[in-house]
Amino acid sequence: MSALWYIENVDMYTLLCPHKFAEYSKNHNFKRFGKEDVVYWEEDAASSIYLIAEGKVKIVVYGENGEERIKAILGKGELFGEMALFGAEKRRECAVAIDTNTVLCPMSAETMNNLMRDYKDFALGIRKLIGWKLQKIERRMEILLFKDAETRLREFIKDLASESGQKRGETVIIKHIYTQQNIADLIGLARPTLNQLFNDLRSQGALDFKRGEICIKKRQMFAV
DNA sequence: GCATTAAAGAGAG
DNA sequence: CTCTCTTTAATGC
Repeated sequence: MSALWYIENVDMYTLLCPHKFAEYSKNHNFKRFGKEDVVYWEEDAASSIYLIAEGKVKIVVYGENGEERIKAILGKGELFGEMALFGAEKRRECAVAIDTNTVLCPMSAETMNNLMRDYKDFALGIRKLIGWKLQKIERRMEILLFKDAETRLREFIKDLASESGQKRGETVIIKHIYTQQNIADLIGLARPTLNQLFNDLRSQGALDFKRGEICIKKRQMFAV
C-alpha cells in the first residue's frame, strides 16, 4: 500500500474540519444526533457532506421487503454524503447515527468545493478520505464473496489489523469501534454465529477479544 | 453449516 | 437501575 493512501493514526477530523479555516469559522455548525436518528433518507436532496466528529454512523440501503442492508459503519474522522460533491442531486442511501452522542460537522457542497479549490492540502486530505472509504467498502464486498463464515471473519479481522492494528511481537492489538452486532451485519452473519466463531478462535489460541478490542495472538494465523 | 429464537449474564452510563 | 452488548443453548432449515 503506498504511503499516499495511508494516514496512520491521524485524527482526520481535527485535520479537516473546514471550520478551522478562518473564513468559515464563523459558521461553525455542529449537529448532534442520538441513537437511531436519521441524518438523511434515500431520495433526500444531496446538498451536504458530513464529517464525523464524534460517534458512529451507519450507511444503509433497504431491500424489497424493507429489510436493511448495512453498507458501512463509519466512525470519528470519516466522511459520508460525498456524492454531493460530484453533482448527485439525491441520496441513494440512508445515513443513521448509531451512537447516543454522535456529532457531525456538515458542510455544503459549495463550501467544500471552494475550500478544495483554495487549499491544496485540504483537498488532498478529502480525496484521501473518499478514496479510503471507497477502498474499504470495495474490500468488504470482496469479503462477502468468501464462502464460509470463518473465512469472512478472518478476512475482516485481517483488514482491521492492517488499518489500525498495533504490532507487538507476535501479537497485534486492534482497538475498534464495532459491536459484535456491527461486525455480524458487515460480514453477513447472524450475531450468535459470530460470537461462536470468536469463541472458537479464542479457544484455538488464535486471538482474544473484549468490547472494542481484538488481540491477535499469533500474527501468522491472520497473515498480518 | 448457519439462522433464528430466547433467556440470562456482564458492563456502561 | 436501566439499557445495551455479549454469552450460551435449543431448535430447525
